[in-house]
Amino acid sequence: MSEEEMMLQQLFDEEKLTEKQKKILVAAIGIFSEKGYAASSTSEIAKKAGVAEGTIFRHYKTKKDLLTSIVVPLMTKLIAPFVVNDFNKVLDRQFERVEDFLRATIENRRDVLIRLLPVIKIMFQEIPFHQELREQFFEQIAKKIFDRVSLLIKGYQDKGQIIEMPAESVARLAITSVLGFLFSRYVLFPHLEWDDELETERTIQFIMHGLGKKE
Amino acid sequence: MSEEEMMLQQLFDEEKLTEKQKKILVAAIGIFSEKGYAASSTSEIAKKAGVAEGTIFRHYKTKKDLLTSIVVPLMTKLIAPFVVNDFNKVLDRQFERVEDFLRATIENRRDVLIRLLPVIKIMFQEIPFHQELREQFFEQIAKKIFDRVSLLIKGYQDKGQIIEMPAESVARLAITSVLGFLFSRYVLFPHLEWDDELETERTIQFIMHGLGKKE
Amino acid sequence: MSEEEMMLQQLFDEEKLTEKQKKILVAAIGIFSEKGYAASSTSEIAKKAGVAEGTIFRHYKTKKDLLTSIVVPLMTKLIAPFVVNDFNKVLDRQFERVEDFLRATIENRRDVLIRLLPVIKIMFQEIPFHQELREQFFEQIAKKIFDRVSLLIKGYQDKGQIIEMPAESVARLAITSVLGFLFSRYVLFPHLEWDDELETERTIQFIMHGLGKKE
Amino acid sequence: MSEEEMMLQQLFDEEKLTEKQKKILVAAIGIFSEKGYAASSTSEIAKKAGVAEGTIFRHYKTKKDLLTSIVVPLMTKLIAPFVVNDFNKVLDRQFERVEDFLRATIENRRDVLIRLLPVIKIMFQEIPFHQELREQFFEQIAKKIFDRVSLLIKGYQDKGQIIEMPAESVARLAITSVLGFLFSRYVLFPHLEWDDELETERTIQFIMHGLGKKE
DNA sequence: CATGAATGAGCTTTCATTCAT
DNA sequence: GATGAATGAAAGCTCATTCAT
Repeated sequence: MSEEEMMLQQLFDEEKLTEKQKKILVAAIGIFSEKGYAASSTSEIAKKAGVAEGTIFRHYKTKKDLLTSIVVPLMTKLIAPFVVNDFNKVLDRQFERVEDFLRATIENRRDVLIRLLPVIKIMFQEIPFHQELREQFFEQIAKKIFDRVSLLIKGYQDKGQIIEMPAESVARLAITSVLGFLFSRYVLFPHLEWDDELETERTIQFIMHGLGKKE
Repeated sequence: MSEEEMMLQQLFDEEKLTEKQKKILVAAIGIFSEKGYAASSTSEIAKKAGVAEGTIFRHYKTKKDLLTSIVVPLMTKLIAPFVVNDFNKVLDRQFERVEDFLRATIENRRDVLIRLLPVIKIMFQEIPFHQELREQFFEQIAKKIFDRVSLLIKGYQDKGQIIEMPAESVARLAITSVLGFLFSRYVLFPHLEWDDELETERTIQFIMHGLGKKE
Repeated sequence: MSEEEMMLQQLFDEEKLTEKQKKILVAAIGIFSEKGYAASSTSEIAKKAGVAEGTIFRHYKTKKDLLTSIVVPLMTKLIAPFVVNDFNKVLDRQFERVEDFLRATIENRRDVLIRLLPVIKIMFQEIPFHQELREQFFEQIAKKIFDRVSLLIKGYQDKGQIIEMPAESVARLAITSVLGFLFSRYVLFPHLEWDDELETERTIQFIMHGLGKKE
Repeated sequence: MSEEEMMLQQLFDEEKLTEKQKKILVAAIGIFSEKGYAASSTSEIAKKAGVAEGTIFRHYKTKKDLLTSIVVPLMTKLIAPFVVNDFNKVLDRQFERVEDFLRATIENRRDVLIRLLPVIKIMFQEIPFHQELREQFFEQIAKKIFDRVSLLIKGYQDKGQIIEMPAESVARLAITSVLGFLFSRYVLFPHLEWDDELETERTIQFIMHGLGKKE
C-alpha cells in the first residue's frame, strides 16, 4: 500500500480524499492499467477496493468520470514543472550545456514517471478514444510543453550549442528520444537488466552527437 | 472501398477470403481502430459489414478470434522484409552508407505503414492486454527485427561508420527515432503540414550526427 | 389465453406479431396494469412472458418503447369509429333520436372497452407522466372525437332535440356521463351486481332529462 | 411558499409538524404529483426539500409511509363535511331546492379541491396500486359519502324534486356529473378559458333537466 | 435530531454467442 | 453458408434504507 499511497499523494495531494475514495482510485488505476478502461468492470473495481459498487457511483457519477478523475490530475502533474515560472528561470540559466540540462531533466522526472507509470499507461491508452482527454492533452500538455521547450531550444541555439533547425523539429527529435528511452526501459523491456546511468548517458550522447563516427 | 481493398490485399494476400469475410474484416478494423477492441460490439461490426451477426461467428469462433485474425497477419507482414534472406543479402551490400540505408528503409516501409495504420494502431493498443499477442510480438517481431538490425549495425560498425556501442543500444536509439518520427507524423499530428522529404532527412541527420553543433 | 388473444387481435390486428412478441405484450399489459409502468420490472415481464429478458429488448428498444407500443395502437383503435367516414355518414342519418344514438354508441363500444380495459387503464395511468402520450392523446383522440361529436350535436340541435348550449359544454356533459357510467361499472365497482341494460337506460334518460321531476 | 403553506394547513392542521417535516411533505407532494410515486426517488425529494436523505427516514419509516402520510389525511379531509353532524343537519334544511344544494356544494368544495389538487391527483393515481389506500378509500370515503348523499337524495325525492330511481343510481349520476365537470375544468383542460360561474350553472341545469329540449 | 456516506439488491440495457431455419 | 431471433450473464447505474458521527 505504501507505494500506492505515494502514487496517490503525487497525483492528488491537493485534494481531500476519504479512505474509501483512495481505495477506489488505487483499485481503478490497477485494473484500468491492467485490462484497459473498456474491459474493466465497476464491480471488479469495487471488489478490489473492498467497497460496495454503489460507493463508486456516490463519488464518481459515471465510470467515465472515474477515468477522468484519474487522468486529468496526471496531466496537471506532468506539466507542473514547465509552468512554474521560477523553476523555468532557474532552468534557463542553471545549465550552461545542453547535456547538463537533459541529464537533469531525465533525472528529475524519472521517479515521478516510474511512480505514475500505471496512470501514464492509462492516459496514453485512452487518449485515442476519448475526445475530452485528447483535447486536454493537446491543449494543456503538448502545447505548453512545446512552448516551454521551444524557448529553451532557442536559448541553446543562440549560444551556438544546438544546430540551426526549426524548434518543432528539434523538439520532436529530442523528446521522442527521451520518451523512447523511458518507454523501452519501463514499458517494453522492464524485465531486461538495465544500467540506468549508462543508458541515460548514451541517450544524451546520442541526442547530442548521433550514432555516426567522427573521423 | 479501393483503399480498403488494398489494405486487405497487403495483409491477407495469401489467404482466400470470401466477399463476406472481407467485409467483416474491413468493418472490424474500422471499428476496432476507432473505439478499441473492448468497446466495439460484434453487432456493430456486423451492421457496418452488412452481414448478419451469426455470420461473423461462422468465420471467427469468438470476438477475440477476429482480433487475432487481424493482428497476426500484420505481424507477419511487418517482419517480412527482415526475414526474406535474399532481400537481406541485398540490403547488406547495397547501401554503403548508413544514411542511405536509413533513407531507403523509411521510404520503403512508409506507404505500407500508412496503409496499414489502422491495423498497426489496433496492434499497439491491444498488445498490452492480450498475452498471446504480446508473446507473438516479442518473439516474432521484436526479436527477429532486432537480430537482423544487430547484424546490420555490426556491419556498419566494422566499416567504421557507427560508433562503438552495444547493438542493443544502437538499435534502440535508431529505431525509436524512426518510429518517433512516424508516430509524430501520422498519429499525433497528422493534421499539421509536413514536408515529408525534409523531415525524413532531418531525422536521418539527427540519427547520424545529433543535435549538437560541431565547432 | 383466449381472452388475451382477442385483446391482442383487437389492438394489433394489422401488425404481424411473432409468438414471443405476443407473449411479451400480454405479459407487459398484465403487469403494467397491475402495478403501474414505473413499478413494473422488465425482468418480471420476461418471466411472466416466459422469454429471456434480452428478448424484450430485441423487440422493444427500451422499456418505454414497450409502453408506447401498447398504448399508441389503443389510441388509434379508440378513435377508429369516429374517423371512418362511412360509419359517420350512417350515424348521422341512422338515428332520428338522440336516445337511439346514445344507446347504439354505448352498446357499440362497450365490449371493445371491456376487452381493452387493462390497456385503457394503463393509458390513463401513464398519460400524466409521459408528454408524448399526452400530446398524442389530446391531438389524436380528444380533438378528433370532439370534432366528430360537435357535428352530431349541432345536427340534433338543428332538429330541435337538444337544447341550445355551446357544443363544448354539451359534449363535456354527455361524455362525462357516459364515461362516468362505464368507469363506475367497470373500474370502481365491478364487484357489485349491475343490471347493465337498466343502468344504460337510466344513464341515457339522465342525459336527456336529468334528475329533476317534471310536474 | 404561501400557497403550499395553505395546502399543508388544510391537510395537516391538527398535527404538529416541524419545519423540516413540512418541507419534506411539500417536496414529496410536488414530486409524487409530477412523476408518480414509483418514479420518484427519496433522494430527489430530499434535495428538493433541502434536507438530508436520512432525515426523511427519521420522520417516515419507509417511502410508502411518506405516501400514506400524505394521502390518508386527505381522505379524512375530503369526507369531513359529510360526517360532521351539525353541518349535515344544517344542510338538509338549508336548501329547499336541489339546485341550491348542488350550487352550494360545488362552491363550498371548489377551493379546497383546487388547493389540494396535487394531493388528490396522487391519491387517484396510487389508489389502484396500494390495497390499504384502496380499502380506506372505499370504506372511509365512498361508503360514508354515499350514505350521506343517499339520505339527501331520499329527502329530495320525498319532496318530489327528484325522480324516483334507486339512490345508488341517482348518486352515481349526480356525482359523476359534478366530478366530471371538475375533472375537465382542473385536470384535463385547465389551460382553456372557463367561465366558472356559467359552467357551474350549466352543470347544475344538466343534472336537473338533462340536454333534451322540452317541447 | 440531523446528516450523508455506505450499502447491496435490483434496475434497465448490452453483449457475445448459439442454433433452428 | 447465411441468417437473425433468442439467450442469459454481466454490464453500468439507481435506489430505499441504515447507521456512525
